[in-house]
Amino acid sequence: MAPRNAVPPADAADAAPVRVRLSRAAVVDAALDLLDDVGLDGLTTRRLADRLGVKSASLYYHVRDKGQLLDLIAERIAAEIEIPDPALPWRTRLDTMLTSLRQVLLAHRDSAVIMAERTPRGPAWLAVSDAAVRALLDAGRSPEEAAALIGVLVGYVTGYVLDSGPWTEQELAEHSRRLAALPRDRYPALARLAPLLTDPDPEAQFRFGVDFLLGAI
Amino acid sequence: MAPRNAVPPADAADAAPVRVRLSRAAVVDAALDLLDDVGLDGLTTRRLADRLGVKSASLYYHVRDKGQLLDLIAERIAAEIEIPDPALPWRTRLDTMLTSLRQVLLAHRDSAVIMAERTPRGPAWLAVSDAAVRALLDAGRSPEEAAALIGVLVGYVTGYVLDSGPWTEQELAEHSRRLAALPRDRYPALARLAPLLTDPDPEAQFRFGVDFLLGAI
DNA sequence: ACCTGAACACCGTTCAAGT
DNA sequence: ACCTGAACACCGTTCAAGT
Repeated sequence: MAPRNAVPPADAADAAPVRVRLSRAAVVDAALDLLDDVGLDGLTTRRLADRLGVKSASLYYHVRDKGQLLDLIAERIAAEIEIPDPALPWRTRLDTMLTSLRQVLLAHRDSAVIMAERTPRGPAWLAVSDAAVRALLDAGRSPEEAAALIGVLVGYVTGYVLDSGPWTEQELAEHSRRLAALPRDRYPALARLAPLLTDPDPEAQFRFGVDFLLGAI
Repeated sequence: MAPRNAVPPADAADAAPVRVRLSRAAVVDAALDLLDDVGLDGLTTRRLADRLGVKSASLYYHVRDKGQLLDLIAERIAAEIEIPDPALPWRTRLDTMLTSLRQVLLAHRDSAVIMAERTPRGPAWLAVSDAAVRALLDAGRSPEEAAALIGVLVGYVTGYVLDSGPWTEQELAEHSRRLAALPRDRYPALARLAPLLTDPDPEAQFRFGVDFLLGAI
């Protein structure tokens, strides 16, 4: 009296694709996983379908487009940004959010590129924006100023992550060499900075930028 | 005694592809033109080859990769950034460069995305960086500060252009509607700004950001 | 309602071969 | 030295059809 609809026979070569019930959320989750594993270039609808144990055409039942899929990923990423307690001082709040934004962008491969290409428009991002604006207003800036300053702040963080970029060890070494070999007569100012840029300590440089910006507000 | 190797017979349907002698520079020029016409998604090696009146395989004689092609485009774009007379006051110099950077990014379709993905490493971009660093040093900042501040400035401009984005009329209208309909209880701060964000006057907002940053330096 | 089979119109890249 | 023919291994997307 073996159960009728039990798990498939163990001899089946059912390796990776676990086939949960598909849904938009499941698709987006899997897409983000895939992104982290293989990067933006590797994120194809066909590979994603494979992972989900499904044919690529099936995805289009849950998602309009690859474009929309990327939008949804952007929102999912935005949802990971920490939103601080509004009772804290405004500067602490902004600091937390900027640091968290950077953290999140570093945590997900190529996420900075995605966020740069398509500014998220969903509720998660709206919540982040709202908290940031509120902090700026609490800092005593006018609405006009606040509107422009979010651009400055977010622009700084994403810009910064973008060009710390996905550099390999090799590329970094190569970059250092080029900087060191910089013709002093042609790029005098840059050459003076070369030692600094060679060993960047991105953490500290990012902090400096944040402190500079927050100090100026 | 008609010339032997004259132009091909006029009856040939030789419409668009003018077939200059191919070279790396010609390839990059054509690629930038194509980019401006069809955007980053439309910029394919095959279409580019068509434009040049050549088979796509031929491109690989002049360029290693599509990646390298994009790097070269980034450098070509960087070359269009205005580098001001070093005799001018430092603030004017930075202002000119930032404004020019924005102008250039707006002039070439999707160029902000390209610059964001791949920071140019060629001489044109080095020259820009050098001029910027020099201005910062002239402003009295330490080398450490200067190094971090280029990140802030460039990050701001590209970030800003990126999310002013390639919005269509429709998308803008839709965006305004969503902002106006923002649930006041959920996004109180954002809702206060809605009227501002609806009619953005990007020019003025950009100026505000620049003045803010330069003022803080 | 949800998924598949099969196809369409593309991609970037390689490589032997032509001139 | 410079370019082509022809192929390889992919893409995103659609759509009739299955359950």
